[in-house]
Amino acid sequence: MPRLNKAEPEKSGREMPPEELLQDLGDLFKVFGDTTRIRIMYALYEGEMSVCAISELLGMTQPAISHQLKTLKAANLVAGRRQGKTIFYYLSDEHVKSIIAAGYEHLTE
Amino acid sequence: MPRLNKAEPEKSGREMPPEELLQDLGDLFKVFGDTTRIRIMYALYEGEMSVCAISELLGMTQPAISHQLKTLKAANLVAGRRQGKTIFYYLSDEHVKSIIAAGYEHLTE
DNA sequence: TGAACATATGAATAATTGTTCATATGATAA
DNA sequence: TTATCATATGAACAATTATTCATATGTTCA
Repeated sequence: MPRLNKAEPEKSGREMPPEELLQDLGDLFKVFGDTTRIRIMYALYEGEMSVCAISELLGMTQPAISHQLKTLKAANLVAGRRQGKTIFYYLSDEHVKSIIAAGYEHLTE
Repeated sequence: MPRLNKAEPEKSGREMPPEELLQDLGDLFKVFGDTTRIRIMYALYEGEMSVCAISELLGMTQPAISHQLKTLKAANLVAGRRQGKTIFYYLSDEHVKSIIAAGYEHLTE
């Protein structure tokens, strides 16, 4: 395992941010790197939706959506609000939109 | 396969962008979703570097770096400039920085 | 031309991950 | 409580992917 940011600098003299941050960044983008999760986030763009409604909209099984919502929730990208039997999920903050927007701009130049 | 954006709207009445765009977005973020590629992009943040220099900086084999550079190049995130035997890679545009910055902000809130 | 260096490529392996199926948990209403 | 609806979870399978090793391509210099 390479260790950057160590006492002795690399030959290039270039500094790197802490490995942990780079790892976290990779993990975060990994969450965005799946079409199903992107579609879920897009679905929640306009407002909260229940798990059932999302699975119907995307034409996928409920467990598949639940698994992905769990991943999104662990990354603090969505949150859930319980109302009786159903749970409504929504984007947890504006970062989701700005990250997707940044990617969108790259694609459309 | 679910088809959104079709003639008959979903029951929720919610519209989705073209599937192809969502796919492209997922593919783009997938490229950012790997620690090695993130580290390469960070290394190039300050300026161009040769393949050899990158592999030394990251403590990884040259073929491993070449494979990842190919992925980054295919996504138009880096580009190469040949000078004699060596090829210097650099970030191809500012989008790389803005995407990483957007992710960074989410992590550090 | 041939040797040496830098980078790219292909095949194989190992690890990660998304989906499905079956089932469990939790909440509501009768 | 029992039945029903909504969601979560766990195991298994299939598919994707990052890395390594060996080798090929391409460039420079003698």
